[in-house]
Amino acid sequence: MDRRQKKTREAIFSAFTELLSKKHYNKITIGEIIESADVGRATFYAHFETKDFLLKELCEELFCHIFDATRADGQKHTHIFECEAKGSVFLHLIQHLEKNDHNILSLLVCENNELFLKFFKQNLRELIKAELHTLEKRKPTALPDSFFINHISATFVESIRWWIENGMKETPEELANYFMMAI
Amino acid sequence: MDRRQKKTREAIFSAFTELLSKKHYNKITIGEIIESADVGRATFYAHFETKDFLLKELCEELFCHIFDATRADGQKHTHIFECEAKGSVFLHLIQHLEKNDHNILSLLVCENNELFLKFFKQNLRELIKAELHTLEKRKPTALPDSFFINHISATFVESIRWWIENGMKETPEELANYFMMAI
DNA sequence: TCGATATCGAACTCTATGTTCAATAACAGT
DNA sequence: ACTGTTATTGAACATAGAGTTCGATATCGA
Repeated sequence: MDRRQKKTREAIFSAFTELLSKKHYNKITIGEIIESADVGRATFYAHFETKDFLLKELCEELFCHIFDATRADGQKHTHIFECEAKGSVFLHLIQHLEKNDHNILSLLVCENNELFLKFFKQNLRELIKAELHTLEKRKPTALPDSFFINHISATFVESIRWWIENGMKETPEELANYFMMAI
Repeated sequence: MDRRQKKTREAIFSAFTELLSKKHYNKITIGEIIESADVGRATFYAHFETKDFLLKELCEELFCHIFDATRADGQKHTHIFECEAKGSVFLHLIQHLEKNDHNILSLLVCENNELFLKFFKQNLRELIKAELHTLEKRKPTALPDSFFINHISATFVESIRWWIENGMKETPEELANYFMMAI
């Protein structure tokens, strides 16, 4: 990709992320984004059709990245859903978040978190669905699969939300434990 | 309150609810609202400062109503958090939702549901906090109270969301059972 | 060095927001 | 039924932001 393109794209993402951590999505104008990113108006529209598309691409970039990373070294997780095992997927995800790659945490905790939590949950459901068999023993047999999958992913996301909102005082290991106690 | 005021207020709420069930909040214009409600532009602004305020007042009206109703006959719930007991608060809430007072269901399931789920969860947390002692035996002792409260309310909201999204095939009693199995 | 392409900036159209005001209609109390 | 009060109306208005266009300029990869 053209060096210029990459630069402006990065500048826009960066400016947008910064703005999102400060004010609500609806209140952010294209004018602010391009001023903060220091690019021309026409340039912005050459990259993104609308503000909504910008958000969508940002989310995809952030979450695909973190989930791909998790899936990539799936081999390490011999019993991926066992919290006791060092290599729990959930612990892995929490550790990823703690590192705060790409400033993702400030996005998860800001006013707009609904948007990101939605993407987060969606990715989680797919991950859990693929590995459902390893969680079977935790599932009451009368419970429908789809209910259970939804429940697990929602519980995980809520655990993260709670963690961030309360100042992230717990270690990733402690939080992973809380999560496993809850489900 | 002046009969005229009440009428326009109702007309605006009704038009707004109708629009919300069809398209996303961000895409709804004041022009559409006043046309659909058949009131003058100046009249709208005499009632609501902005679209955001309109939304806020609608949410308050809807949720305060349903939660007040639940709290009002609190006496009936002798062991309010026991699902087995006929008078479980959760079952009561689900039944309320099934009746679909004020079209609240279409709002919970539409694209904008984040907004309503947020209000919903907030009200639930307060309710659960007040009755935490009745749930103690379900709580692993190592789990902080705030984590547990958040977990229960989030699980309930997610149960509702799942229920609606899957066509509400289950009876309120079955759903309440699923919920109690999950927590 | 060269042809292609990305950026710039300024001007422009359009749509929606929110305000103002004078005329009119509906109200509540006597 | 009368009267003073208050809500509604509609049209005009100012403002702001979205998205487009285009010629000039700068940067790219080869």
